[in-house]
Amino acid sequence: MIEKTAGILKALGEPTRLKIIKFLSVQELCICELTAILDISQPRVSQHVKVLKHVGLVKERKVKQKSYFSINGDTLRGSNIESFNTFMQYAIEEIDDLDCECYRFAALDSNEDVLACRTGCIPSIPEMKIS
Amino acid sequence: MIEKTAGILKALGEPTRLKIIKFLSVQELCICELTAILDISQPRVSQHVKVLKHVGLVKERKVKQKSYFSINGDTLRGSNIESFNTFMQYAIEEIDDLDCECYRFAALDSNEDVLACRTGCIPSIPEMKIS
DNA sequence: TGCTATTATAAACATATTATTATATATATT
DNA sequence: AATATATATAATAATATGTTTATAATAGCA
Repeated sequence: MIEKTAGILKALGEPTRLKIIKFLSVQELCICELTAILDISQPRVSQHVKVLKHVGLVKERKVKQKSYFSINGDTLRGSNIESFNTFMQYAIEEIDDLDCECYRFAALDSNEDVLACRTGCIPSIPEMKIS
Repeated sequence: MIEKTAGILKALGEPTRLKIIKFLSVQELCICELTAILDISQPRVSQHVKVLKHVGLVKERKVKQKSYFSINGDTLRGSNIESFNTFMQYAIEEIDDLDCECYRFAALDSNEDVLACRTGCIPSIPEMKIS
């Protein structure tokens, strides 16, 4: 869940890819048209589209030699980032990837380092002081 | 606008930072506590928090030597990414950063390369064929 | 003043990302 | 079959990112 969400956000976190997403949200476009709109090299367009497709933000329709790309509404709907919204809406306990973290979060008050940090008395690793 | 939006999404597009955002959404935490929860090195926590703070996703409250961090609701509200939503809600013509791209988008039908691509007849750079 | 605690920064390294250039692949068309 | 078109991939170089280790800075406290 976390890896997937981070992957989608990372894919969106690049100016050229944001532009591609934006224009594909207006209409389906082929690589050639995106290249003309963005005025950058064709391989550069292909590579960025590939990243967007890889995380499921964009889908492809092939006609003859041409590839038409459009927004995948299942991933990106109503201008919200579904995956991120879902992630934020879940309680931390409901997110499997956070099992360990949740346990430590619940146990913060009995964590040595944290207690030392809060009260300013107990050193983190007492053994270190002896040597 | 595009750079800012991409910056926020990029900051969120990293697993450790997503975890930090998630726990800060539950309650305010200091570096020491985040370090204990995530069970990673303190510099690593500080550096990731710095990235989140830099794009305005997180804010800092200093008490004595300690720094408490929390979610900045102005940037991240109701589990939506404001900046991205805004970006997607604007029409392409309303986004200054897309002025050039919009112009070329509107002129797609008179773009040589695109016409060639669509009809499959006119070469991109005729001069190249002469030599 | 000297010591401790908390966080930040710097240096070094490994890895990842991006853009460019060149080439390959796939699919018509002649 | 040979050629042209549309896109994908590979190789390379430049830059950026993430992690670790060590150290600095800042702010109390003895």
